[in-house]
Amino acid sequence: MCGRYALHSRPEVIALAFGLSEAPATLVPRFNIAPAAEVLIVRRETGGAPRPALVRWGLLPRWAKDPKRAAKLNNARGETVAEKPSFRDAYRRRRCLVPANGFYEWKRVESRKQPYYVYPAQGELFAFAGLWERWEGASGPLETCAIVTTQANAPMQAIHDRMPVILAPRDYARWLDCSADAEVTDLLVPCRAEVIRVHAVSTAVNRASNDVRELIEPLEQA
DNA sequence: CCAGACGTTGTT
DNA sequence: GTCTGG
DNA sequence: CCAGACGTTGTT
DNA sequence: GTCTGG
Repeated sequence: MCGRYALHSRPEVIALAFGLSEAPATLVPRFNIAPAAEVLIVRRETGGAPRPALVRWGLLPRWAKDPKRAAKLNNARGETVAEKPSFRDAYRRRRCLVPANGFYEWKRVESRKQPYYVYPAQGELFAFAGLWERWEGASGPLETCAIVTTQANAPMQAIHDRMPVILAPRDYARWLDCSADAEVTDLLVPCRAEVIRVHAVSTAVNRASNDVRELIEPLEQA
């Protein structure tokens, strides 16, 4: 699954990678983004070029009555996203990309949990398949997002059985185009093994308030 | 008809 | 909002 | 995702 | 154990 990630590229690099019509607002480099954080997404509303937006990670369905108590959905299973009441409208009309330099997964080894950092073999940015939603409250709208997950590919399987859907640049436009009822389920598959690299990292990443570049660096092997 | 759920993860 | 269960 | 809290009373 | 906060 995907419960933490990093995004530290400069805004100009992100704008170039995703063909943004405007550069994203100045972003603080983040090495430990956790659910409930404000995160950068790329979306394309009613045609035009892809645009950046900051939304809360943890999708709140439109019909949630009490956003305080409602479950925030960090991930959406690709296998069922088209049918689930919480996701299907967003899946049809509000797809987005979630830029990331890499993500963390924890491997359970007996009673211990070893974190790993997963990052692109080439280039510096992943695009996770995402969904966004807008909840209309008395105090204004609240926009949220979820990251779509799929079965782990071979290298990930050694760590965990799920991973985020990582889209190739050639598929960005098709995922983002929600104007027609285009069929995009074929995109919700594990990426090829060669797309990712993995290394063990310090358990310092466990604490969400730790947010330094060292978190993504490989653990020194004794 | 109304009431209540609506999700993922991991763990057992 | 929409679907399922009672 | 993991870490940390998880409660009431009365008083300041 | 379960929920909330980061």
